[in-house]
Amino acid sequence: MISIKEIAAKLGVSIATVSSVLNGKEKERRINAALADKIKRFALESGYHPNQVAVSLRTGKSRIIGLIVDNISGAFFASLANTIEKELEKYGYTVLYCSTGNNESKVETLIRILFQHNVDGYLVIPAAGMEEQLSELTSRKRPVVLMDSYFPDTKLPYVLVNNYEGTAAGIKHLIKAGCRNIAFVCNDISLVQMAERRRGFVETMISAKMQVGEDSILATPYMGEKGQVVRSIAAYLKKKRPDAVMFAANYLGVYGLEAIKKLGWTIPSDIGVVCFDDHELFQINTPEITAVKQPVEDIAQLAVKILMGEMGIEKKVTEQQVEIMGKLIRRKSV
DNA sequence: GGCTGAATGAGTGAAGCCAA
DNA sequence: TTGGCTTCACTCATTCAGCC
Repeated sequence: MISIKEIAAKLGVSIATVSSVLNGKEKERRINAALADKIKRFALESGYHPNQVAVSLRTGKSRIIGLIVDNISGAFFASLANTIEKELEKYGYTVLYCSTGNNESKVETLIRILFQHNVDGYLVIPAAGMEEQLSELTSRKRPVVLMDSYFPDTKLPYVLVNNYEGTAAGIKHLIKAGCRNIAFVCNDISLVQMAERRRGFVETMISAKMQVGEDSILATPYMGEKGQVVRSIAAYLKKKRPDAVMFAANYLGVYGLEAIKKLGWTIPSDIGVVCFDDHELFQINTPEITAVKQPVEDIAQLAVKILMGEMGIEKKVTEQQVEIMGKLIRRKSV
């Protein structure tokens, strides 16, 4: 790898001249066109690439965005990350991925590492206990945009699906199909998106004059082991005997299908199924599973746009706290 | 007009200085 | 001699002020 210093020495010019030419400022700095061409050609032939550590040191910019998610292996997060990467590429930025595993001490470490790497901005899927660190980042003028959830006590920008309306659409679909004893399976995560889905279920049931008791909701442990969660769902369904169930997350839907299979029940004759957040498996399952699809691409694109606005790269987006409507995909599970 | 020297940024290791 | 502390030089790319 050749440096700007070596190019300057080889061509017998100063480092400043090489830097100006390679940064497209030869006219502004009134550098001879022939010399500029010579420098560009030599840099190209010798495979010159700027040392990003040095650039970051000098400019205070790294052209890297930190993407902090809960679990990168999840379908929703993977899809989100894919779109974010493509969007950021348009602005000449790369992504540094971090997965918190919903672990508070890991959150603190990851944010510190990203800060030490001088990342220019943060796209974050919030985890419990993150508020303080994120507030510190914004106080240090580091732009942060949240996705999928938000903290009600902060003014941080966010983009997420309308969890309440999405859940309500799923429940209304079940009621319209004639289901009367509907169960709701969620997790016990203490974040706003799950609370909103839960609220969407309860209020839609009440407004439709349907019975909602404590046994209408099963909250599974968020980071619970798969086999254990499947068993708890199966036990719950067996005891409650609902005519329909809505799963509050796609991974719960996948676990739920396994639980229903264990019980030997048939969808939709024994139990109707709707899931919040679509999944590839729902389309190939027999029957196909009805789901509320999250507008993942829209969320990612808007989050990047807001972040670029905060960083002064794009025009600042006026509406910084946005909820986008999900779409009910009707299949054959109801 | 065409070009260069030097300051700058944060971190780190080496060198220098002083007291015990 | 050793430990503790400070200062300096160096990394590399960028950019302003200034020289010829």
